[in-house]
Amino acid sequence: MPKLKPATMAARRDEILRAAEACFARQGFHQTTISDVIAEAGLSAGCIYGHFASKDELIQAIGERRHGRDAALLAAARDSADPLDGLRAIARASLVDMQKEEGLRSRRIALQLWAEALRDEAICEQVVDGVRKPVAVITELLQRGQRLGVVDRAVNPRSIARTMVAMFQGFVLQRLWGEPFSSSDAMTAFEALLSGIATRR
Amino acid sequence: MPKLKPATMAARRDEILRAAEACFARQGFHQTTISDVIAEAGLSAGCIYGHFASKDELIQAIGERRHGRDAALLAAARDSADPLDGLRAIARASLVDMQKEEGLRSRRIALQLWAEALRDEAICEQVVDGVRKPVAVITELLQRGQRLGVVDRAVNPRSIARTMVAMFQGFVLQRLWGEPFSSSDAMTAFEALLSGIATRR
Amino acid sequence: MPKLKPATMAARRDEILRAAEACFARQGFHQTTISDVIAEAGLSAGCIYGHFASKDELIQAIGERRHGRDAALLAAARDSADPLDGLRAIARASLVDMQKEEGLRSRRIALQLWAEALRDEAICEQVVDGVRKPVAVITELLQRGQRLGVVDRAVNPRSIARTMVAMFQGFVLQRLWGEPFSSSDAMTAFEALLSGIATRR
Amino acid sequence: MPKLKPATMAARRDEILRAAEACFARQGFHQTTISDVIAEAGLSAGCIYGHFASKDELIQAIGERRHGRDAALLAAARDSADPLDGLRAIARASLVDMQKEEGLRSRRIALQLWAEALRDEAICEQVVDGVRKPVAVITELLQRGQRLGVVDRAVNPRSIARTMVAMFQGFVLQRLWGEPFSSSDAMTAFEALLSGIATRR
DNA sequence: GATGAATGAGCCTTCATTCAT
DNA sequence: TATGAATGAAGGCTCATTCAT
Repeated sequence: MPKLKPATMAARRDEILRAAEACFARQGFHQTTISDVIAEAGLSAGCIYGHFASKDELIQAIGERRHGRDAALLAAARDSADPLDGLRAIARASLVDMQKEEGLRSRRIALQLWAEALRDEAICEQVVDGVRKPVAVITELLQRGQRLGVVDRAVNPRSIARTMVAMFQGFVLQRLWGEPFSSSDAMTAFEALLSGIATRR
Repeated sequence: MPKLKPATMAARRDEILRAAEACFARQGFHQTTISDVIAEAGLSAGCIYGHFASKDELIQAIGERRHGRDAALLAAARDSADPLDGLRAIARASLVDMQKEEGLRSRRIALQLWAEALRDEAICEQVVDGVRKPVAVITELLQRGQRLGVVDRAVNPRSIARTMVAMFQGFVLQRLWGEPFSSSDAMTAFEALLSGIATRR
Repeated sequence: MPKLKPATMAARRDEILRAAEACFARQGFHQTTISDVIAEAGLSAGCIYGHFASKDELIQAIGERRHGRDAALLAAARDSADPLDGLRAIARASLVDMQKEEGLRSRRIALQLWAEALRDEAICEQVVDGVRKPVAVITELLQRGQRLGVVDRAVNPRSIARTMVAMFQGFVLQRLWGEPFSSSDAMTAFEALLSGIATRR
Repeated sequence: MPKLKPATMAARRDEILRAAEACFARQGFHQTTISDVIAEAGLSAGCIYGHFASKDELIQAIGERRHGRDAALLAAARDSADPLDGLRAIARASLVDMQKEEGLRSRRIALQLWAEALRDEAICEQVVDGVRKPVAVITELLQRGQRLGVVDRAVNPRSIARTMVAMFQGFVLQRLWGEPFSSSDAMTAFEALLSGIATRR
């Protein structure tokens, strides 16, 4: 891979990735041909192979890209002093994002990656990382909640955190399949879980 | 496709499906070639195409097969008088199934189908059906719970049901990606949700 | 090939040939699969291969069948004392036959064989034979015409005969391609050729 | 099919068509595999499919190619003031062409197309067009002949034109099947038809 | 003889990738 | 670097033919 003018190169790479993302979201990894990406990007085969060694590397790069997006959602938690409000903020941010066209497109790709993870070590790594990070943040919040006495000390923060992530993964699935999906219903259900782990008076 | 006698046909079909399932679980739909299935089944191309018109039809059939398996898990609910116990039974049955080799294999295929649903109408139908059925059963149980006064009348049974299903879908994902997964932790988290919707005293 | 009960066998053969003929006329040799013939005949693969060693042999047999049909048209000439009337009778018989559904079907197959003749020695033999026979009969008639003084002695009977046959082959082609075709126009043109070879007064 | 630059494209297309033509003339459309064409052209599968979408499209293109060749023969008529000489010129040009290796090869393909026309609408169109054009030219010549008083006013120019074309189609068939064929005999027979439609004195 | 499920060579076509310009 | 024509391995599928029942 070339090393001239990193600035331009990065821009080109991004151009290609954006095109690939559009194709992948539309037709999936396997249905998308390099030709599709070429057409979408308005570039040439040679050019793309100058920036990515193979289709797989392109998919990989798309995966990394997605990563950042999800990580950003977690930022919502940082601002709240109350850990439970932090959790609510994360949940709300996710639900909002899921309703935006851009967010949906991103998650269509995520679902591809989830399936791909089963047979690509590197992608699995990525995907798992995409779970661990929110789990870590949520776990942290729950622990703070326990310290503050608003979360039941009996619960295992990590497994609740993973459960919350699981819940939202399931929401994503149902949303992507076109099931009617209500953010407020989802939020209410989330609150139920929160109240389930709250300290009993 | 020549019309085959029902006698041998069903057995042969099953044989082929079993082989396909093994391949699909191992390598995914797209990485699996018909040749792979042929080798696995110990049959010939012509024979397979005598039973399934195309690779897509094979995938479709695999999807239907999976369907049955999930439906069976719901049977767990039928025996319990207490609706909450019914829910617990379903959860437990799912978690147990997820730990069996056979159950895992089946879910590896499920994940393929979840992704495939994004661009195959028919598969999406199947997958959505695979959500609706458990949602219906769970909704029913929650409603009975409300009538019996053990479930908070304020909750929306259907959205809680969908949340529960979502939770388990997320568990499946995490399990498939090789995250250390504890059934009892999952069950505890489930109980937390249950207590979150229980009638407050 | 078996040799039991020649009577039944011949009937079976005929049944198969009739089915094959129908398929071939409808879709051509190459587009017709053995399965098509099987379906049309209401028999089984094994049965057909009990009577014909291969698809090529079936085509061959169809060719022979067609042969007889054309030969019958020549019979028209036998009854007329006047050789020119004999020619007219042959021409008329051919034109009439070409308007019948059955005759057209037969010629659709003929055209297949004409093309096939280019690369199958045996079929070429058949096809050439299908030209030689009418040419022989017509030549004979023309020679009688010359002897009787109604046909110009300067003409070469054989080459005129071949020309007449060529003319009708061309008519067949045009008819098969769906060009509007008038028997009487064709007959008039034929008369023109006849008058062109008549003895000049 | 990627869009290729017109520069190389035309040449490459021609190269492929020439190779295909050689194969088709030798073995017919159906016996010729794309591999054969690839080998003959010294190219690759991908390259061929970059220029022709399918084998059928290749056949189609070959048909169009043949078209031009026949049309060129009609040019022979343009130079002669005498319409009958024009007809003779067309006849002679056809007969000469039929004796050349190149002409024969072209007609072997024509015969394939004639048969193919029975079940391919587009090819039938082409083939019929290949009849109509010479028929139109000849009809015109005959009409001029009638106006000049050298052709009998009683004859129908169009049906005579079609008969002439039919005659030559038949000649082509017989020639292709390897029947000894004499151009001068054919020409003499043609003259007989001409004299048959000449004005009687 | 008849049946029809099974065979498997081989066909058409696609598409990730390369490389001369 | 970018281009885009060319490559060719490999995939899905067909269909003439066989053979155990």
